[in-house]
Amino acid sequence: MTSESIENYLGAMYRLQNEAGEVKLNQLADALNISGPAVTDMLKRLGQKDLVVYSPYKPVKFTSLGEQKAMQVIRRHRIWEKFLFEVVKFPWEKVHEEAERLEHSSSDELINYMEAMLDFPELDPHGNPIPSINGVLPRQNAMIKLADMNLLHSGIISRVNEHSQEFLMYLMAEGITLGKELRLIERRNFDNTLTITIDNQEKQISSMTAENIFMSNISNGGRDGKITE
Amino acid sequence: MTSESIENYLGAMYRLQNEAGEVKLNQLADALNISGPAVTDMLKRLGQKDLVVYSPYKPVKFTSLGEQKAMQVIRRHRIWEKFLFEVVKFPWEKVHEEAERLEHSSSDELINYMEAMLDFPELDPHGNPIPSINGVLPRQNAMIKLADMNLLHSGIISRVNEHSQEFLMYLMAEGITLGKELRLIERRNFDNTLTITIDNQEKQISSMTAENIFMSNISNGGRDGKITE
DNA sequence: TTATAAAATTAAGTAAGCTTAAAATATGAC
DNA sequence: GTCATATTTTAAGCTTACTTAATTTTATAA
Repeated sequence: MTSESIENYLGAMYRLQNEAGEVKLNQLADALNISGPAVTDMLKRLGQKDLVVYSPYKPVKFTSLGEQKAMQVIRRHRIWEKFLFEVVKFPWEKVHEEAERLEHSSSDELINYMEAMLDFPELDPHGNPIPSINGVLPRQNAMIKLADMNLLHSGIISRVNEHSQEFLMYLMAEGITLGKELRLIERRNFDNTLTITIDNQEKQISSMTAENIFMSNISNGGRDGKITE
Repeated sequence: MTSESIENYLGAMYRLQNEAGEVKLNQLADALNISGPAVTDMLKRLGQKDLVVYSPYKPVKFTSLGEQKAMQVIRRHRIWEKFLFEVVKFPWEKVHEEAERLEHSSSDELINYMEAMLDFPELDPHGNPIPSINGVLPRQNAMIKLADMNLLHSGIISRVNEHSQEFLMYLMAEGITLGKELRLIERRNFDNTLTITIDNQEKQISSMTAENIFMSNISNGGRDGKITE
């Protein structure tokens, strides 16, 4: 019914929808690493299967059936990630790529088994919420990009965008890991490089990096902070 | 390089080779549930990739490269089976089908991780040997089919052919499980139905069933047996 | 508002992996 | 050795999912 390829389209669409609010074909092509015409082609087919609403030259949207299916793909992906990380002890930076393949070839029964074994986790190892078997996302704390945080505010690192192994390894090496507190000290104007403190250390963070880190529990008073507004 | 479909051909070829000593195209078609011409087609392509030696109207053979690749497929399959059974506690009769899919979509690194986690097992949950990372099979006890066992001999149930869930569930329900001792009492002549004792109980076993159960440690003296030759 | 750039589509073609129907080759019983 | 049957191959055709090149549509900015 839904091939591996279709599942990849649905998953990528879901992520783009969440990040950008809409899904342009070009972005899909980029995300999936295929040509534009291939995307047009497939979206027409997905339209016929009632998974998306496709009209030429417009951003594409899920039907409710499509969104449901996408949720299941995301669910399988994130449960695999969590399982690989917690049970297999597979390296944090590698679970995403591995799950990318496994998500297509496991039965629902296995997914549900692993979910139960993990005691119905709400978050994957990157801080992404795991949809329930009914496609419902757990309630989440409000989050903002580190890039958008106000000066001298602090918060808890709560999610990082799924990304290259290089990026994730860099974060680990710098001690920028989920659950830690981080305070924004300074923002350089010309290139948006940030100065932060984490573990009582000052660090420089590129704007690209800051675009992919998400913070919750923001406050303007830190342990050693002063109120600024 | 080797698609999921190719891996399925290699895996099926390996199993047939082991059971029948040679691989006829028809049997392959049956095992893979596809048409004859599709098999001819694929085997020609596998020939071009130097994975098999194909000549028209003859049984097909592995090249050494092909056998190597087949071993890796079998290895991945059996490590997944063992992992699902031991770690996930997935039902015994279901691990084969699940592994059938997962074997195609896991990295070597993950397979090796799981293997280490399982402490380098030699056998999968059905008693099949697991090839090492170098493609070497562990040394095994000599085995014969239950169907071929001599009257009044007994032995240890050591392997069952991978088969339908129905078959495996039947075995479990009857208490015919790996590691148990079993003694052959009687063989009905006209249909080869066997009478056996297991756990001190007498049971009737169809010849088809007996063809798919393998025994080791055969002896002609049982706990309550009398010598017959 | 019009030129230009960006985004999307159409057109033509490819490879993998299937199918069924018909033809060719092997096998095995007599 | 020959004939019937089983096995395998050829032939023709299909679907999925991609490609590049050329064209069309939409968006942007002077």
